[in-house]
Amino acid sequence: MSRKPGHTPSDPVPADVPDAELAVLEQLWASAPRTVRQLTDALYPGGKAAHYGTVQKLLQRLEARGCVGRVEGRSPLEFEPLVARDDLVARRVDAVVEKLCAGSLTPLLSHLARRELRDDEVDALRALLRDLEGR
Amino acid sequence: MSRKPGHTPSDPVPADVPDAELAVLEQLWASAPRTVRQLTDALYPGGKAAHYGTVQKLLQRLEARGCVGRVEGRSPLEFEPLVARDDLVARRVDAVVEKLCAGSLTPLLSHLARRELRDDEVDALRALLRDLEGR
DNA sequence: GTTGATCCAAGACGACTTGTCTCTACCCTC
DNA sequence: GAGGGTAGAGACAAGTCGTCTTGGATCAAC
Repeated sequence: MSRKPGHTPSDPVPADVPDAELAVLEQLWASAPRTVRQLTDALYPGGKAAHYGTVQKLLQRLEARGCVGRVEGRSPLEFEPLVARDDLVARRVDAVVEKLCAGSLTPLLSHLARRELRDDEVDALRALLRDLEGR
Repeated sequence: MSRKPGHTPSDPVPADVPDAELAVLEQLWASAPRTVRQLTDALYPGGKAAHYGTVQKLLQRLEARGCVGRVEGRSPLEFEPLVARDDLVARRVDAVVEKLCAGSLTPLLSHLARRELRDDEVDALRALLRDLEGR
């Protein structure tokens, strides 16, 4: 059992994004591009000067993960998301399925069957099945 | 942004089980109950004495998480899983949906639509939908 | 009874992550 | 140049995770 390598640098977008970084991403999903200052004000309203550095570091790590990017030629620097929320959901779900179900979706589906589904979710499911059968 | 609390002791079964612990769980899912010795031999074939301690520690942490339990009155101690694989899948998926989709399954479903589904998975989906419509 | 092996609990350890904070240098504008 | 915002690079504590060690209990064989 070798040590967990965290995530290799070659791994472009890992499935897992920690909470504080996710909060930054949420901001960018809500509206982009944003400057570090804008993000800091939104995330730490009435915050101290140190929070600016915090957000900077979070952005730096998100950038290293390939989750956010800079808008060229802007000053002050502006950031935009490079992954969509759905991307992240997909990655996470795939990772779970891969690791726990050996790639089979069946356990996931049977779990869905046990969940309470809202009407619009049932609709989405119906549409999905129709689409699949159309292929 | 408060520090990540890891998981509170009151949290019975967290969604996330680290790799080495998962490997132990896999063993127990395959066949239970098992002794520490049996698990060690299976996980570290030809391993050193230290590995016994490793497996012990993993079991201890799994037990603290409520993922495994001891079989009463057996010596040497025997362990059995207290969570099923499907449980863990369910928890993980729910956690993702909760954190990234504000509880809505729609992004997950639309991701499934983009995935290649095997025939048996499509069947499971059909059955799921039939079941839902029957309610 | 002593020896030796196994078992079990508990802790120590290093590598790593994550959220926060600080220090410095760099522009700008006045 | 002084002051204010920006930017990049660490430093840091706390936590996680996989591993390994230690010390004591239990038990069988000699």
